[in-house]
Amino acid sequence: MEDVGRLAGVSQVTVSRALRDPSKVSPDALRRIRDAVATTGYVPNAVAGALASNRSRLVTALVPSITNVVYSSLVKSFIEGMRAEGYHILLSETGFDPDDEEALIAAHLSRRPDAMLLIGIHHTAQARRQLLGAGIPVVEVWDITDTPIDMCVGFSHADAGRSVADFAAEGGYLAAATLTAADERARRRARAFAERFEARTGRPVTAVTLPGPASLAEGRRSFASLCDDHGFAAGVVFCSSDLLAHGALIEAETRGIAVPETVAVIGFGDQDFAAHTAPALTTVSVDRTALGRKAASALLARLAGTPREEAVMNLGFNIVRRGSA
Amino acid sequence: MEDVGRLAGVSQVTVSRALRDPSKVSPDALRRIRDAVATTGYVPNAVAGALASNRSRLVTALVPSITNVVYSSLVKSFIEGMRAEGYHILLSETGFDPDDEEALIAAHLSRRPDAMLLIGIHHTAQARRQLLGAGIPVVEVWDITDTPIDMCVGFSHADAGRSVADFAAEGGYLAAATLTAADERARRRARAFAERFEARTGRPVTAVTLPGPASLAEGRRSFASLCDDHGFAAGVVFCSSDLLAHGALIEAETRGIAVPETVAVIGFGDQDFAAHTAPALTTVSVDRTALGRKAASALLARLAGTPREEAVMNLGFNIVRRGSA
DNA sequence: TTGTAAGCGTTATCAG
DNA sequence: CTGATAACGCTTACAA
Repeated sequence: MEDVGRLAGVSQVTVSRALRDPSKVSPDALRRIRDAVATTGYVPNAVAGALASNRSRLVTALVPSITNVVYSSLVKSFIEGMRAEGYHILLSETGFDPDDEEALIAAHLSRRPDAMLLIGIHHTAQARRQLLGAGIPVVEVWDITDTPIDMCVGFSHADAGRSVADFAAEGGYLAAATLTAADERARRRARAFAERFEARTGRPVTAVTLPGPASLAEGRRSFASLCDDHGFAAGVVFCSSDLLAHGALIEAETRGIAVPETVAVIGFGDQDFAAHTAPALTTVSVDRTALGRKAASALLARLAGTPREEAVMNLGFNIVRRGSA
Repeated sequence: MEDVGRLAGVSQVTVSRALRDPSKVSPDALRRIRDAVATTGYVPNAVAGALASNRSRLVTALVPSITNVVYSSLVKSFIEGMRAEGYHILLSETGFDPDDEEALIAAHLSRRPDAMLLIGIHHTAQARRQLLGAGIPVVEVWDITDTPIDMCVGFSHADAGRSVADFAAEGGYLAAATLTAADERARRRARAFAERFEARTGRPVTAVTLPGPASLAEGRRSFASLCDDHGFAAGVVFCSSDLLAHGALIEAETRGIAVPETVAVIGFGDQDFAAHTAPALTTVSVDRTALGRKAASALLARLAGTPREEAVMNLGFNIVRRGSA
């Protein structure tokens, strides 16, 4: 800045001002400064700026997995919303582990972000304490609670499980099963589904729980196990993700099981391919783009100092009936 | 740090040393400092640290799309590799546009990253200049060139297209077509495929180019267009992604076209689902995890000051023959 | 509209 | 092993 100023015939401060708010500098000086910036190839140092102003224009996001479209599409619209206002996003993967998340939160906090996005509502006590202590806006997404750290925008996984159970009960299925990946929220949906389905129909629900994350291969394998090891021959299967459900569909076809006549399959997530499987997948749709956008706008409002709007935003979900159930 | 030092009975500098390199401080002081850190809930300020040391421990990554598994899986392994050494990753989406990328590069550079990851080898002249001027290690991935900005790790898209053409020619297909999304690298593969296939068989290749990114729906649509508008009735179809290929498979089944007997389909990417479509997808496999890992280790080596290893690393690709071709 | 001066919270350098 | 002291490159009063 010193150099740029010298070249433009002004002081370093004036350069700073010209870059930050052009209206605070005379048009003539502005022009000379811009020329000087161009000829020197000056690149501002945001690190120094952040230290001096105590604003980093950096927002931190912690997601369980960046390769899972469910999260990446949400984060994508969040990033777009924040970038429109000049914020950058520091992204890390927590891998579904609260302790890893805690360590990452501490690491991210040391970068002095202006705000933070978290997936889910379950964090360690220490993490909550640090976040509260940081005094920055925090938004928790993809789940809902009455006691957010700061704000939260999402939907109720238990409600989703129950709605699917209602859908299944009304479909007249006489038996039900759940195929659930190793994910606390998925388990909450499965549990709520089972409780409601049993309450309405009086029939027990077979629960198959996977040791790891969802994948097509796991979907096939676990559906096979449901048939072979659990003796499931007919009814409705609620899968914790569309990927699992697609796997189940493929395995069912391989075994010559008619879908939805003999076995009906319900997914979760309404991913791109859900409308194109054979038969097309009945699933639970969550507007991830809206979630990300809402998270961004809520944070932006707080950062702009707008009077606090409601802290808990429930965007709900939607059951999409297609051919598989 | 001042406060922590006061509580521990040492100066601020000693606290800094204890945190940075515990071996440089007496065990006794170290213990007191750690206690003081715990009781005060002190969180180091990495911004100030970066300014003072001129090292941010931050690495910037620019990808065309974060929701596309092809890129996100590569970035995932890159992030893991860098995180193991204490680096954080600032991630932004360029959306395939070189000018947007240029603006983002400038923005990222202002954060003073210690290194940078770029997808692809085509960047604006201005972007190259800025990168060179920044004097940081840069790694370009997912493509290959003899003239990288600094280093590059990837594979040749033209080679991939030619290899698929060889595979197709040897398969004895009498006609060929390409289904290609709006992506420069995809087009390069398609072009190389067409040239080689025509050279070997003397038959022209029908090229269908999509206006936008790949999706299942686009795959169905463009395959339909290939049949209806271009009169393609039999032969091999090389798709620029597995997603497109899967769409083609679905559309073919809908139309009662036998795969691979009447129409053979080849994808690109070897995504998770490729082995589970019906028939299973013949495709080009690229080890994205290895690419990300290699990119991280190359950068890490440079950051550690290790004598420069080779700048261009070609990790190749692999045609996986399954049922669809 | 412009400039001066004082930080921001660290790390690096040098003495002790 | 520990402590003073001077940067790092900006922004924010405050003054002119």
